[in-house]
Amino acid sequence: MNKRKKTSTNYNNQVFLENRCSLNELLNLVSRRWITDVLFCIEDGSIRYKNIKEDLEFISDTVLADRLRLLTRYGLITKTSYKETPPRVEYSLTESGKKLSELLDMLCKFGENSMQLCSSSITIK
Amino acid sequence: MNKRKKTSTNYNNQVFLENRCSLNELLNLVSRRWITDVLFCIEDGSIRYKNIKEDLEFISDTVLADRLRLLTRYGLITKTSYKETPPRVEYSLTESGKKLSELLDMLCKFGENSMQLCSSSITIK
DNA sequence: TTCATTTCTAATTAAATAATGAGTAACTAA
DNA sequence: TTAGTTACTCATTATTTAATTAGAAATGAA
Repeated sequence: MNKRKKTSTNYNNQVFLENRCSLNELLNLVSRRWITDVLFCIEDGSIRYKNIKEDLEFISDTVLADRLRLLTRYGLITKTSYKETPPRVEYSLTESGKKLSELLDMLCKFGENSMQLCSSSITIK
Repeated sequence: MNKRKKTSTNYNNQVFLENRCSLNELLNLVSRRWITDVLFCIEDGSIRYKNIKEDLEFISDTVLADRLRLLTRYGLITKTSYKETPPRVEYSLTESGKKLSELLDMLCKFGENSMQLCSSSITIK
């Protein structure tokens, strides 16, 4: 994945919003495609790269690797590597990850019960 | 804003994820830039287009108009237009919007207390 | 020796999203 | 009659994000 340009309005606005309210930073992480699904997969016992890939049928390697990296960096999951061949790597939720998962469940229920979701992908305009 | 291409993997994956878990649809809405800020502005009493624009210093007309349209379409805010000149339009949160705002507050607190947010904008890789 | 396995990375291309800049309607005040 | 106000829309461009394709390291099995 490529670097961001740090001299654009786009970038400045993101920084502005993150400083304004940290929710923006959290949402910015949590809304990346596949990321909550990866988190839930691990919570549900698909703790290896390959398992997650099987569960999430269409996820690409690039994105899966990236999402695992992000979740790890933000302290939501931990990674354990065993020195075997072929490699074995296992992931699990941290306390923080479990807490987030609960909050996301609440959001999910809200979506199902209290909102008219328009079904399949917002068409702007 | 332009139309989406409906024959891409990108689009198909989004539909796949939305069908898998409605959280994805909700996040897809709620994570658009400025949208939660617009919601909170209205909740805090900036109920007119112009007020919101002043509060959110750097938001563009295109995006603000779009976010108001989305929030309205998803039943999170209501719009009241008065036939005056210059036009007067007022927005307010629906019950659903208030509920969402509460959930977002919880998420925000989680972010502040239980997570090491890396501060200002994720640099992937 | 060649192939397969797992967990990735790197470079490129495609698509989505946000920003920019201009313009509109309908009236009012100067 | 001209300028000013509010709440927008439209077309274009810039930027970000996701997908595609290829490949690598480290070993064991055939």
